[in-house]
Amino acid sequence: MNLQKTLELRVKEAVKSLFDNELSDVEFQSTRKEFDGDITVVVFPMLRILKGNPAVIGEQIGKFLKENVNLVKDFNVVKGFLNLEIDDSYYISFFNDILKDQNYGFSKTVDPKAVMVEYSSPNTNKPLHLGHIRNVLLGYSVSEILKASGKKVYKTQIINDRGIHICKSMLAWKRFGNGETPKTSGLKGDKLVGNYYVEFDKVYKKEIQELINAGMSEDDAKKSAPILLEAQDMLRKWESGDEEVVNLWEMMNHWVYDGFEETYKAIGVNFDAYYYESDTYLLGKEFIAEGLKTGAFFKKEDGSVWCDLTEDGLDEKIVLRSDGTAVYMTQDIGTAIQRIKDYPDVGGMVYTVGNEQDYHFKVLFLILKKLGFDWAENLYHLSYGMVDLPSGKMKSREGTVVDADDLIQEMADTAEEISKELGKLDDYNEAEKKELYKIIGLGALKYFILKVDPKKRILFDPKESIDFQGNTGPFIQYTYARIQSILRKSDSADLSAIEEITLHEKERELIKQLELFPEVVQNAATQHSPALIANYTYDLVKEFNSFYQNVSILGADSQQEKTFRVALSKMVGTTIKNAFTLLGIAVPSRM
RNA sequence: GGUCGCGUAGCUCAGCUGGAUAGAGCAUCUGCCUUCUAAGCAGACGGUCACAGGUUCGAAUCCUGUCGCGAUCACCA
Repeated sequence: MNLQKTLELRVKEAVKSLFDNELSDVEFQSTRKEFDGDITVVVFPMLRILKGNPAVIGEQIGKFLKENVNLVKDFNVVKGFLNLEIDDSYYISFFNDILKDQNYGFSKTVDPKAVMVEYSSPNTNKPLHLGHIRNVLLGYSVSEILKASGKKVYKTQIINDRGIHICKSMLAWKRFGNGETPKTSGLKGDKLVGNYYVEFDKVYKKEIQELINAGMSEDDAKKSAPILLEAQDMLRKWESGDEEVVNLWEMMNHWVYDGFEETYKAIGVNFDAYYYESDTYLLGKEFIAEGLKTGAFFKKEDGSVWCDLTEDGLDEKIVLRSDGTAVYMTQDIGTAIQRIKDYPDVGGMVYTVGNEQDYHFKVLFLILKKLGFDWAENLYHLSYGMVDLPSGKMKSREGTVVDADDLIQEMADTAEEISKELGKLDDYNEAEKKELYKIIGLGALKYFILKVDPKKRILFDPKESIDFQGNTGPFIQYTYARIQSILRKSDSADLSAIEEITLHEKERELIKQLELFPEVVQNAATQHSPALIANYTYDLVKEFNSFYQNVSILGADSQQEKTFRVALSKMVGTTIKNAFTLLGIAVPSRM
């Protein structure tokens, strides 16, 4: 039983004994630094039941606790706040309990119901950019957090491999590519295909201008530019299974997949299952037909099928076109159902998709509920804010995107620069150095993005580099490296339980901070927020650095104290590592 | 216009289901490397929590309205 639960019982006991009254719950908060004490009972809420002066009541309860509860060493009352000082023995025994737990903070049990987390879900006509990075990092991290909280997790994506966008790249390649391939050009496949997407847009813009000059309105010109018509023709051919088009499509898509895989590998994320829109876009239709039978949907005279959501405060939503073809919604309904069929143990899903699609997912979830699936109750749209530049939105056609591969490389380069200046790694060989720069650079980037509340938008200024000092990934990695250095230097890796010891204030604070971790993991899981993990880790690390700088670890007065401090440092290191694992960030043993 | 989200120090962000004098980092300024890694530590400076009402013992937090920013409201995805 944790401290708060124990104290809650005893406070209730105190109230029963002193005032002959029953409290339903007790409100605690950690004691503010400027007051003595470790944990604080807030007396104000009790006044609804107990009449009287809060300071006096606090005084009485404090006295009772001090006399009857061993854990409570002393107390003081400030206004309506009863500050309790907890005996060191509590913290020492707690620390002894977690001392050997390499998986500290992670749930020891696994829920039989699995969760499927979708993230990334790119279009296949252009490379990944900073916006995708946020998506990928969030999705991956939330997956890890859910696992740590005791869920089985499947990571998946839906690859948007069909549609007019890829046809544009295909057409431009066919016209201007001269048979160029990733091999002949040395370009990453996604980059190569992306170049032709840009190429298409150039020609398209030129044609529009020519049409406007010839007297056409802008709207009409946009619709009737020859190259666009040809791309649309290509899409029709693709849909009818034209062999040449389909072959080209397959070839170019595979170039892109290879490129994406390289980027995912560089970022350090992976997937358990892949879904392709070209497979699933027809899937939803049979369920639409079923929904028509059960009355979840209705058909209009023109043959289009709709879902009436007016009772839920929304509009009518189309789920099938009048010509019988699928819309985005159709396919998402199909994909969701298919996933449950493929993975029957899945009891819920998380969709990592930008907040521009809030409405879409609201509707999708409602429709799935209307169709009567029990798992539809456990769908969550992990909606996140856009990553914008000072100039506004990133636009791949206008070349204002921050390319994912470039950014990852730049971060490693910056890490290298800083590292060289500091010159602590002279005995590392080149390969070891490169690996470390990558770890640090990625750490800075990932932390920079994940520490922000997902629903808030991020402003990224390419001119201002991402920090490596202060509340950053490298700062936390650095602390981890320091701890490893201490462990290397301490002769004894003694992890036997500690008994007789008086805790230094910094030591007590550290143990208190460690104690919070499992709960933080659970909160991060229910709130789907890696930011909670990041902020927790920062607080822990700040506390440790203060301890490190103010208390000598290896030079402790007694062997007993030294053993304890080394063990405490090791535990902090383990917790940093575990927390960073949840963020997908590696920790170095030196830096 | 309807709906949703956001608005906290010059900048970037914390602030849990309402609780004590609103906290960090960056930037600026002071100290600290002959002692465990200075990507660090200790400190200073910096706030009308967008604005106005309301709920209550108590509001950055909850409710209403106003303003500002963003997104969305397609037989697009």
